[in-house]
Amino acid sequence: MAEKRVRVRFAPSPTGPLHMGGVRTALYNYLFARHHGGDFILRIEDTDQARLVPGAEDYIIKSLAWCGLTFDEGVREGGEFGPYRQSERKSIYREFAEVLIKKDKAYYAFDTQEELDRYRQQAEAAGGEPFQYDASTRGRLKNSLTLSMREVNQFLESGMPYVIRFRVPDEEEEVKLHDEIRGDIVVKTKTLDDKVLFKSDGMPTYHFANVVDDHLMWISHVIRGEEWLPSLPLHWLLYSAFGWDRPVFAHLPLLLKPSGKGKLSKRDGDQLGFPVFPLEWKSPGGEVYSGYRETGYFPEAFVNLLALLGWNPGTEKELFTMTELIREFSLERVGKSGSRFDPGKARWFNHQYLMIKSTQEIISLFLPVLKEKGINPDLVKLNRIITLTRERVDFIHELWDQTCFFFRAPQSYDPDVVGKRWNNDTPAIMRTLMKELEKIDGFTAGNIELHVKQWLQENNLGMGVVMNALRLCLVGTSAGPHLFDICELIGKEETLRRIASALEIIKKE
RNA sequence: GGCCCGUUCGUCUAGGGGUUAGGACGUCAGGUUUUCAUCCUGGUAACAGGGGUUCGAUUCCCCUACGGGCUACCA
Repeated sequence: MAEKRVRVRFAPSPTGPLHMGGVRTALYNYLFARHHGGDFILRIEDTDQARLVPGAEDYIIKSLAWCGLTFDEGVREGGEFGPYRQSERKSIYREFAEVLIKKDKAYYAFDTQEELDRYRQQAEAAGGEPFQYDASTRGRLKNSLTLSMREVNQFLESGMPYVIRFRVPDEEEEVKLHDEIRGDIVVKTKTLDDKVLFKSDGMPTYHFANVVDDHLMWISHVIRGEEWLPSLPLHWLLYSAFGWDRPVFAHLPLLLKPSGKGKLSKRDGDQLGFPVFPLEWKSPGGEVYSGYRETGYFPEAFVNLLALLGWNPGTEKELFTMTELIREFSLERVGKSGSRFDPGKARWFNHQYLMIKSTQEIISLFLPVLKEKGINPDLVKLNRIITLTRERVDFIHELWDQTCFFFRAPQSYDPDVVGKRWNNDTPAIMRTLMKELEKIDGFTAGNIELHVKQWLQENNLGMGVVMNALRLCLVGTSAGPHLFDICELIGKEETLRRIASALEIIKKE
């Protein structure tokens, strides 16, 4: 038997920015599709008109593009199964809802929101079972199962608001579900309620639109977050009610907060000091949430770390290009339990990607930062500077702290270092050192080192004592690359000038 | 509360009836270095608990605990 073509979809709701959990879901769908040579589809689930957020759809598309995820069909790409925005498919859902009513698998319900709220309150006050619209209660509520056909028609024609509810099979039976990741699951229909399929505003609910579209779009595998597992029985029953073949379902474990409880949420990032969004997001209300892109993450690093949060290749390999991920990815190796996101490891991933970039590439990314600081560097020197400093940072923007002293004299001297490395006799040593440096022709790191070391030896001076003080003069602190390289790069004149001004300033402090 | 899912080092995880339970991040120590970082070496640290099944259970089953999700005319 020929296997069905693999077609998967990412189906976000444009009610806000996509967070990294959503990106991971999209990524797994993408990897799965590409691995199997199938199709990857973007469907926008905008059935909740009240919660639409302007710009969210655009944000979602841009975020996924930044990650390198490309769609075969979708709101931008088009495709033969469109439209791909659910709000543009209203009439389709209407039609299918009626099919279900005709089959007696769904019914009209006229209970108002207020009435339902009251039932819930009453049930709660009574302290027993909570109210549920289901086989046990629908017989005494206002719907087309209890009303006469004449009354129903009258209500419908008079424009009375109504919803269409799914009729969960009355018989107490067990629904046997299957999930690729979790295996078999059994749920009693008794515990299910008659979910609204069609809302009084004429829009379908998520459950209904989702099932209808997945069927109509020939979706072969539904890969989504675990938060949907509880509604799998409903979806399963819906396929049965229509008499449709079901796709394969796979529910991904959730992404958890780095500390504390619960799943990762929008607020966590800026509270805990890391982004939860791929790109920076400015809410219509004016709040700004930081993004991985703006924080300095490379998209490859972001994708890599996300891929490994819930999936692993079964080997010790941790660094993957997208191509490698596509080749290796499989649902079988997706774990069952939620993963806590570790910002520290995220930095490590970025560092790894920074390490494998060419110096040229790093330079071109760093140049705008320098430009912003008003620095227009000599490119030959910059190449050496970056070579000396590239392995010391996790992000491009951190390069500034590591390199600023190549471009300008220190603006202050770290008091701790002054206390530790600047003694009473240091000024005299520095003055002599200046004279020595002055003598050097061909001010290259090699020459300087040779000369200075010889001088140190002849005068019985400790390497550490002199070098640390010199470093303080040139850099302002105790960290940094090899000192003689710094000397060469800033030049003899500047080296001497910095020592002189340090002698001036530190003395006064 | 109800329903469902889950539980291996602090974190991400491998493994799976008999293993010194492996790796990575972090952390600690040592080495290299003029400093810091990198790098190298080494250490630290885990099968939630209780019952079964079994010659043997971290691995299979059950219960408990804990964690999580869902419980809307939101997705």
